[in-house]
Amino acid sequence: MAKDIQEITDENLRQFVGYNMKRSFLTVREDMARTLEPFGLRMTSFSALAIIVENPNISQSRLAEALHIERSNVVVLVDELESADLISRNRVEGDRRQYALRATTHGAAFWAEAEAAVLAHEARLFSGLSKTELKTLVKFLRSVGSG
Amino acid sequence: MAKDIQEITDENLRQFVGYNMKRSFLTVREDMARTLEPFGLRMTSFSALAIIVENPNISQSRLAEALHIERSNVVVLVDELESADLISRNRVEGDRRQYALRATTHGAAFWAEAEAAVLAHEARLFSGLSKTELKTLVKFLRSVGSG
DNA sequence: TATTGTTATACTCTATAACTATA
DNA sequence: TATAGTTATAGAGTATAACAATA
Repeated sequence: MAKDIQEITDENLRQFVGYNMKRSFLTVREDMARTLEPFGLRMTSFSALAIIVENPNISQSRLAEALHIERSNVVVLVDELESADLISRNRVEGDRRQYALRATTHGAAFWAEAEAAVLAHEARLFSGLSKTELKTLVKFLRSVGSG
Repeated sequence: MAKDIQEITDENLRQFVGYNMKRSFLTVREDMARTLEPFGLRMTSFSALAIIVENPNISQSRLAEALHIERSNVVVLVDELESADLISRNRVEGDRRQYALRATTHGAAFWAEAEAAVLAHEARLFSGLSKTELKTLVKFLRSVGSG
């Protein structure tokens, strides 16, 4: 008796660009999580650290906008990074409501390490594409929704 | 007194292809959710219906594999689609453990409608890219992780 | 023993609402 | 009145573990 292996196909979904984006993004995210785990970072905390390093004295509200998440969720995020001594909450003269977030010396160095790890992770993951093709991919991705 | 608008940048993150993928995927997902809402479908139920239409008599376990989710979550998903009379659970002769999932007549027609709506949504969202560019984008996306 | 479907549960991510302290 | 930060809570989405029926 022949083993009836019915091959499952997903052509109905593959016709959609969004489905292909989802599949490949999930692949990237999975590998990314593995890459960041040794650093004790999740994708969002990595992103937050990146933004703070690049924009010293940013407030939590502005950070929320940059990350496209709610202010309320930034609180926990900043708590984490502060506990790990990667960033500090500093008072702002002239406005006692907000904090000025800054990376600590350790945080800046730590960021550089994580950055290098993620670059290595991407080099591995996108090794099927040339430098030029990667630039094209990013250009195409950035055009989404600007119709 | 000049209003000190400090422009927030994200170059640290933009250098990563994964970040660009995430941003554009989130844009697509948001628009996709709006497109499917009138149909009473979420992205996952839409995908499940797509797979079942394309692969009649697929089992729940095989569906779980195709969707890259756990069998346990497929149960609820299939419950939903069955309640909406879009698919049916049918017994398999020779193996009373599994179900053979099939789209109902209504389900098949409903799928065609949803498919058309999503195609229109994608045409709008990716209007910044030509047909050729879209093919290239998909090709690049599918190459991810195959290094 | 292994597989299919099932239930219950937990964890992550994110959003909403209401509060406080400042402005 | 409006803004910054905070707390509590709720809703998705998904994963894990244990189980009954069947192979």
